[in-house]
Amino acid sequence: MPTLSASEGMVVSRDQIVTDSWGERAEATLVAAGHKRGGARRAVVELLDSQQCALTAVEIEDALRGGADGTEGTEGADGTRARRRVSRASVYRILDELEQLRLVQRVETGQTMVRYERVCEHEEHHHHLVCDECGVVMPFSDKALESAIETLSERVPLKVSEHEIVLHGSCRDCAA
Amino acid sequence: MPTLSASEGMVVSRDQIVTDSWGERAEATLVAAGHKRGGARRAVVELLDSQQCALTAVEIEDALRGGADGTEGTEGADGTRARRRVSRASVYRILDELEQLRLVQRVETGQTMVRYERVCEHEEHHHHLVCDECGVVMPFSDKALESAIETLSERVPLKVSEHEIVLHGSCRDCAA
DNA sequence: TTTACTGCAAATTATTTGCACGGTT
DNA sequence: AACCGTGCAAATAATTTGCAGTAAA
Repeated sequence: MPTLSASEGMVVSRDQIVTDSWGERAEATLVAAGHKRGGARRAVVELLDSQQCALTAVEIEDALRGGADGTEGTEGADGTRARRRVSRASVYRILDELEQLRLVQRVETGQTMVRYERVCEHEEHHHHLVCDECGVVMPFSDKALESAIETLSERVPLKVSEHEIVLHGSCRDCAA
Repeated sequence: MPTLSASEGMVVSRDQIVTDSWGERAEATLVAAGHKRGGARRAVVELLDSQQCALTAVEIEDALRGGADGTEGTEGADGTRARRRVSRASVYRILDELEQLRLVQRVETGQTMVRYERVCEHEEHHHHLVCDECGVVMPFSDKALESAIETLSERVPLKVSEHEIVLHGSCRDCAA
């Protein structure tokens, strides 16, 4: 378990002490579930921790190889450099483990490849806008929508554990 | 184009005359788009017209072969028996055509196989509940949710054309 | 030293495509 | 006759799995 210090990656509130880093929670949860700390998994966790929105398995593989997209700068706050090449099979295996522990969530955008993103407990979660022309995916969040979902969830014949909302359309560039 | 008679599958309102059958609209749209009336496509359209919720390509193939699931009784109101074996390739091709004409909509439920269902213009559309344990998919609709989406759609950097909402959890049987 | 982690290559699974034939207009 | 629609079999593409070697506890 992580050391409790208010100085590094921690938030101290009146009622509880929580880590504010998804990465730390992920590592801790993995260890608690009886996993060792492999390098490939650490790299994937660190990358996901640095991302704001959902990635595909291939995007993760490319980014860790040192991809030329915007996903540079995967460096832990403590200077840990976890980036390293990770085989695609491992990427899928790791994502699967993380999903089972509810540390990551699948995002289906109707784009053949499934996307994955971290699940943050103490943050308002977001949903997705998908441009069907160029394929770009953007996050958004909306209070009214969340409360509508919450109310609804009580009245439905399902013990709801998650929900996913995707808006499709044309982004500004494509609609122009 | 279909004969305009107020007696069969038609709704006459003060301002417009519309067919209330998705199947008829589908056939008309297909012809207008320059398609001929093949038997396989008619069978798929008729089956989709008889369904309340989303099916996978394989479910469609099975149902048309005379599957032992609940999807029996595919018989047109006028007695047309369109059921016949349809190859899987044709099922996919036909679904693709129908999707491009916005007659059917993909539903991604996180279950490896994509589902498809008809899009009804003059009906309130629904969304889906998915039991992650047994895989059952149920439709639901909610006014408050729809209006939240509508409001939201105006404020987002996307010209929104569709939206999809999926609630995941455990159905009553599985949660018991 | 025991058990998990990882890469590689092969296997699966859903979906798509090429081609030849049969049906519709 | 001209052309679309359909089935079959082969081709793709994403994801999964078997196995052997490597690393963490």
